[in-house]
Formats: sequence, C-alpha cells, structure tokens
Amino acid sequence: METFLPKFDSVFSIDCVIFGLDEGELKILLIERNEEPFKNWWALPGYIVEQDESIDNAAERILYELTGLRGIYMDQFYTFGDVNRHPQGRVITVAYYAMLRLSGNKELKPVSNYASKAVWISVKDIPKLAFDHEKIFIRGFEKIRNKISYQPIAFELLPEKFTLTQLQNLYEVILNKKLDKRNFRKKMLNYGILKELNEKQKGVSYRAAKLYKFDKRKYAKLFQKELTFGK
Amino acid sequence: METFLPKFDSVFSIDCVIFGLDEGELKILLIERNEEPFKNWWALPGYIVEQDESIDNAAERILYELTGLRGIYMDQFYTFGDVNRHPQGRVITVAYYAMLRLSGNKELKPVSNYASKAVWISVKDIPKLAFDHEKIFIRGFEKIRNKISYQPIAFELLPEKFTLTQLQNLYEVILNKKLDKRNFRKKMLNYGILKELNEKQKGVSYRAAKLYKFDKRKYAKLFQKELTFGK
DNA sequence: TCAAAAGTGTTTTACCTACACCCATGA
DNA sequence: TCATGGGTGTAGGTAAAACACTTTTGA
Repeated sequence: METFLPKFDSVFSIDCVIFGLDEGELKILLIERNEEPFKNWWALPGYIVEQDESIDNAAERILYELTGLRGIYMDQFYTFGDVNRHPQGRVITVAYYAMLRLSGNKELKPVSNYASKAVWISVKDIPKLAFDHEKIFIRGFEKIRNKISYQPIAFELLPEKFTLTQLQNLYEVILNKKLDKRNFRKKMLNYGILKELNEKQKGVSYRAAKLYKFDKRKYAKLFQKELTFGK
Repeated sequence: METFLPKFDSVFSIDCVIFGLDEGELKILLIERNEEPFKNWWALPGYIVEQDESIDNAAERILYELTGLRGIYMDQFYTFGDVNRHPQGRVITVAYYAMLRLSGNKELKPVSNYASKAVWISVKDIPKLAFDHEKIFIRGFEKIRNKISYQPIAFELLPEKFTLTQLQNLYEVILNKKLDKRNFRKKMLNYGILKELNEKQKGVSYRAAKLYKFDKRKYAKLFQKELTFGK
C-alpha cells in the first residue's frame, strides 16, 4: 500500500558524515529513518534547515536530534543539488563531516522521532542508503582521505592516549594502503606534535608499547606556520 | 523613498567568482545590479536557482544570463548559509568559481535585465559589493591560491601560447609573492607538461621569449598519477 | 621458549632553496 | 650602445623512500 506523500517546494537540508574509530575499525554514524520517504531505510543523519538558523547551527542541531550527540563541530564539504535527489520535492543538501573520539560518548539515542535508531557502522560494511546518501558518504570519505594526507587530523579519532602503531593503523585504514613503520614513526615524531608519556600499554600479551598524547599547542603552531608559509 | 520589498521563503542561489587575466592583471567578473535589493550596486554574478535545474546547470545558466558568457565550466567551493545574508528572505547560496582565458571572449553583455552591465575588475580594486559578496570573493580567491599551490591550474587563465615569464607573473599575482626565476622555470619544465614551441614572442622591444603550450594529455596523466599515488 | 608486536638507522634519491651573470633584441 | 627582459647552473640542505633485524613481554 502506497503512502500519500505531500509535495513541497524548495528546502535546504543538512546531511552529516560522522567518522569514528572503534577497535581499529573506521565507522560512520547511520540512522534508521522513521519517516517517509525511505521509512526504515538506513541513511546519513540529516534533516531540514529551519528558516531562522544558519546552516552551521542547523548541522549541529540536526545531528543532536537524530543521534543525541551534542556540540559536535563539523565542516561542510560539498553541496548536492541534483533535481531529483529527493522524491517529494526540491531539496538541496549541504553535507558536513566530522571525526569523533568514540571512547566514552558511544551512547547514541535519537532525540527526535525522525530516526528510530542511530548506530556506528563500519565503512567497509555500509548498507544500501536512502536518497543519494551513498554518493555523499563516498565524497565525505574522499574528503578525509585527502585531508589526512596533508594535515595530521587523525588524532581527532584516537583516544587521548594512543600508541604509534594505533596511529599508523588508522592512517592505513583511511589511506587504504600499508605504510613503512620506520618511516611513519620518524615522520610523525619529527612533526613534534606528539608528547611521549611515561606510560605503557596494559593488558597486552606482548611487549607493551609507549603511549603518546597529541600536543594541541604545538599542532596549532605548526599548522599556523604551514598556512602562512604557503608553498 | 523606500521601495517595497516582498518577503519570500527559502530559495537557493548561485554566486560566481570568475577569474580572468588581463594584461598580467588578475581580474574578476562583476555585474552592476539592476534589481532591488542593492540596485545599482556591484555584485558577483548570481541569481536564484530554478526548481527544475541542478545547481551545476543553474550556475552555467545564471552566468550566461548575467554576463553573456556561455558554457563556462565552474566548480563549487563553498555554501554560504547565514540567516540574514539576504534582506528579503532566507537565501542560501552556493558559490562557484572558474578561471577563464580572456583572449577573444571579452565581450560581456548581460542577457537578462537583472544586471545593467558586466565588467572585469582587478582583484586589487574591488569596490564595495552587495550582500556578503566580499566574503564570497575572498574565499574564492583563497580557493584558487590554495589550489594553484598543488595543481598547475594557472594555464586556464593564460592564452594558448605563453612565455615562462607570463606564467611566473601569474603565479606571483595569485600567490602574492616573488618567486625565483631559475627555480620556477626548473620546476615548471620538470613537470613535463609544457610543450616548447618553435615560436617566439613578437612585438616586444627586447629579446623575444620562447612560447610554450600547455600539454593537456601529459597533465592529465600526471594528475591521475598524483591522485592515485596519494601521499 | 615461543609468539607477537615494539622499536630502531642508514643509504639513496628527489626536490627545494639560494644565488649572479651573460645574451639577444629593438629602439 | 643601451635598456630591457630572456635565459642559464651549481651547491647545500631537507625530506621521503627503501629496507631487516633485535628487543621485550606475557602466555
């Protein structure tokens, strides 16, 4: 039985590609839709922008309402404006992305009832998605893959304390290729944005690795310099 | 005397930052608006997206209607969605940019009457602009400055045949700094994307420079490789 | 004592930077 | 012949890439 779908005029929406790292696996946040069209389909967290909110604010609000995650800073990466991307009317969507540290804030609970649930799903295992969300996801993935190769943004995904091997694994997952261990470590340590801790990994049945922290201040300084240095 | 301005609901618009090089000067396309709000102000070529066209098509159409330039391929670079950026209602605008070869197609003539004229204006000499167009222009300029430092896109601005000095001047204008002549030449020639012609500059009162052409095929090959090569 | 991952250096190559003088041409 | 921009090479430093073995630890 078909549901009647009202037509509407132009609206803007936001869709979010939120990355997280769980046990070395790169995941993104998906919701199960609780509304037509595509009711009960998997989709990126996304909804319509209100008249009186900027798109940046809308992104934050929408992510909160659909997943319960609060105050997540996101960047926009592309705007999708094909005519028939939404079956009910003209919807142009601005896609945002963010990278999250999963440790702790794993509780996902939609606040609105537009979503029946929100879950982390491995990027290797994305199901069929509503609308053109697969395209949006792919582009978002390309975005972070590209960005990580000139800016050490991987820390945003890692727990506060991490080993160099964890860091390297993350790079390998995102870039989808093997990296040389010695060269990787040399390069990372050379950046000078890692603080070596007097602590080691625990609970492993092999030689425990040193733990490191990301040094925000040095990162900011380095990044500043690279920006103004140009080419 | 105040004009009555109707309020409207959400609409999308497109704004274009079109770069051109004229006698070594970097310019952008501006129109003089022939409509409220901001009637008689300078503005970026921009207008409202129709219900039945994709934003990419809208960009091409709008640029044509406002400037008479046909079939210009543009890329989007940012979407501006602050609440009050348009005095009459909620307008979210997707900004596009392009780099044009000016030789030949300098005839600018608005086709619609939303613009009373369209002109090339030096980026060093941009007047006060309507809406938040100054912000959009600045961001567009940053975009090409950033892009040129990892991709040799400067050719799009130059005439078909050009000298190395012209190419260097263009880089200097966009990057806003002096470059070393020998290093610049070495680097450019090393890319292997320049075809040396058996021709020289004419009509200059000093030693005539060799002319070069941009080799599209080699560029595509190189660019391909860099994309898949990653880091 | 074994398995599993941590940790470590050197060489080669490519690229970037700095730097100054002679050459060709038209006026 | 002079003014103007065209054209050229080398040396030093830095960063990336290739490459394999020893060490530590818990089970």
